[in-house]
Amino acid sequence: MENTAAGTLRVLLPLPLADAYDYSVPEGQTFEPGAFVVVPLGKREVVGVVWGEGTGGVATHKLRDIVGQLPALPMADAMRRFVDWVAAYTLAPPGAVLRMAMSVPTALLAPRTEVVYRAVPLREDSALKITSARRRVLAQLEDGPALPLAELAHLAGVGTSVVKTMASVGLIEGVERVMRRNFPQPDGRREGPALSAEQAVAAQGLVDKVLAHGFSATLLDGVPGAGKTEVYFEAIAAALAAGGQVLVLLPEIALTAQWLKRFEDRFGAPPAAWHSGLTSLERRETWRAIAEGRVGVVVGARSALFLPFANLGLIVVDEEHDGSFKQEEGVTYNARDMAVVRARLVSAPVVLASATPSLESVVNVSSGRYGAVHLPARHGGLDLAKLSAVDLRREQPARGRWLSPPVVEAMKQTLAAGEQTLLFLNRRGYAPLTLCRACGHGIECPQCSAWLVEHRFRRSLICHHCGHAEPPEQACKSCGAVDQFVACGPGVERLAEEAMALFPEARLELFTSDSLMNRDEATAAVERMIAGEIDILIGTQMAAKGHHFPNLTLVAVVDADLGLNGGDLRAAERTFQLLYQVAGRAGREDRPGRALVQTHMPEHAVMQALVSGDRERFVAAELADRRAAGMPPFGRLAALIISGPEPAAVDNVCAAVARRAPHGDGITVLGPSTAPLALLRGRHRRRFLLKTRRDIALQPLLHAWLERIGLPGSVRLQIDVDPYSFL
DNA sequence: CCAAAATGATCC
DNA sequence: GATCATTTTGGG
Repeated sequence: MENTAAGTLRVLLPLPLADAYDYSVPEGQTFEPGAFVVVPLGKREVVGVVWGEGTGGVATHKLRDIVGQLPALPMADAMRRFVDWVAAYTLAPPGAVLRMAMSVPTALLAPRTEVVYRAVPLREDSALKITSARRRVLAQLEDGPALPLAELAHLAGVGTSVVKTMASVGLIEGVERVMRRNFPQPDGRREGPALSAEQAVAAQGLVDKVLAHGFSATLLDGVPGAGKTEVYFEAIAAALAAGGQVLVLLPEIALTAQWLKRFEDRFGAPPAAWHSGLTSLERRETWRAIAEGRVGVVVGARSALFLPFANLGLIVVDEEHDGSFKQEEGVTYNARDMAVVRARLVSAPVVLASATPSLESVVNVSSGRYGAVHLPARHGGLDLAKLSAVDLRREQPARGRWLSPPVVEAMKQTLAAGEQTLLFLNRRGYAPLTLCRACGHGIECPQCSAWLVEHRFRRSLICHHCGHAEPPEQACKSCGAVDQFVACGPGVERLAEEAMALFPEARLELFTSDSLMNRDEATAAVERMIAGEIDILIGTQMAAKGHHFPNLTLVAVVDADLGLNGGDLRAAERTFQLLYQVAGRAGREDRPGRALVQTHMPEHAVMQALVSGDRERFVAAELADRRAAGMPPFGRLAALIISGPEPAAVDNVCAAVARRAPHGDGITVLGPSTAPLALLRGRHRRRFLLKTRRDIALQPLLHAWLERIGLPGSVRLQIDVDPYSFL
């Protein structure tokens, strides 16, 4: 069988189909690779992308004609290869990946137009009357630009009908013009701020990579407050000056007004921001402007990785260790890793920045795959906040309280000095668990195996996994006892209650993703904090990222052990990263800061590393553990999650999957086991874990393993290559 | 018994 | 993902 067929093209559709489909090209027409085309699919029409020559593997009578092409720039060759690469790596259908690259369907349509009016050469013999109103219109247009109807009428001080009539009799003419939002251009040649000697060296290292005009991956590693942002701004300046576009990926919650302001101060114009808060019109304009090369810098969360850059010259991934770069639903990909792939495919440098690099990146540096640039000192020569552990076994808070005596004492001193405190607790709501005192029944989510979390502020019980909410009730569902509920454990709301009781005169504020619903309110809270209008800030990890509070001198971590339970692969690494970052919030300017970390296990390696400030030793110990266990980054992992509403059907599939499990040297399959979140959104879940030696690729094993597994309709099998969550 | 609802196959 | 044909279910 021939593998191409004259007059046919493969078209990839943004649907979860196994492969691209062949379509025939109508006589006399041509479509270039990457063209956005309309094709029939069943009884509807769908927009797809020309992916290559037809395969010829489809019976002629099934072939249908391409209907037409959309007026959008074709998808770049590198972008198509990127889509294929991501699909192959994650084992997602290519069309599902394409969907992420076509996230703004309206951007592919003809851009919006408007009619503008301009002057025409005046005919001397014209018999038309020039009234004073008409004269004002002509005067307005004489040496001004063409204007839309309403604006012209307003400026000339006439009604819109005057303008319309003038156009209809030929005194002026209306022409159609494409409406384009103008994106101000950040200026790469603008003078930057004075850098410290260390910053200048680091910046030059990155600028050299940009000027080399080829692929490279570089880790920018520096303690919090060392000025990493200023350093990678120099790389951005160099890329802009060379005429390239720049993509900056940030964790969603780190994309703050403060970051945007720093950017604008440096480059004289804001970047184009890509986040969930954009309107559909903003999306459409931004998407198109990026494709046309009219946007210099885009900053966004992981989905920005699939934007259609015309001329990408640099990618920066800030806070590269952050778990939120891993997408867990739909196509499970890690935007940090895929950013490196995308950079390679367009031959551009990528910079991964972090104060607490992921072990993956650390190993990639030591193996020589990535370069590294270090920023040793805190900008201005300050040390990190003085960090100490509070042993909760000795320094017990009062019953039903969560702040230990040393923390309360430190807060007292901080308040007295007129300085600010951050109480950090990574738990939203009032209490993580509500029990009935009479029978011991805990209030559970009806759809998930998880406790409902009480949110007093919103007067409801909420499941943090599926969003299920129900009003608090007086009677226990299990035993009927009335008013016997008791809150167990602290959440930020409960902590606020305690702090308020301890310091009734202090100005206190909660900073979490639910009490502060939107970006503007969060920005306002940050401004109040900077202005010194808040004494005690109580927050979840939202408060830990992307903010600089000059008068913050005390950070108390209320429950440092929280992330260490559950014993998943990255528990220690994640806890270290989070607490290190949180502690780094204290004492940023000319004031010394201190961080108190409440823990039941001060002897734990994570706490020891935090207290001694010896990141290197912690990383070395953690790497040794991973190496011994053959775990990432020294081995490869893929998780299979099998789920369905019927446990029996799920178990049947698990049995079939287990029967066909791959085996061999360097290959381990664990499972099936009930997932820690055994029930999620009403679906019963089982997990397998495939672990291989680093030199064995997972994807072919997974393909061979799963291709013949039949799934009853209600059962789903999700593949998670390089899993981050083990729930 | 019929009809709505669930399931499964197919789309080029 | 959407659609259509086929099977299942359930109410009277």
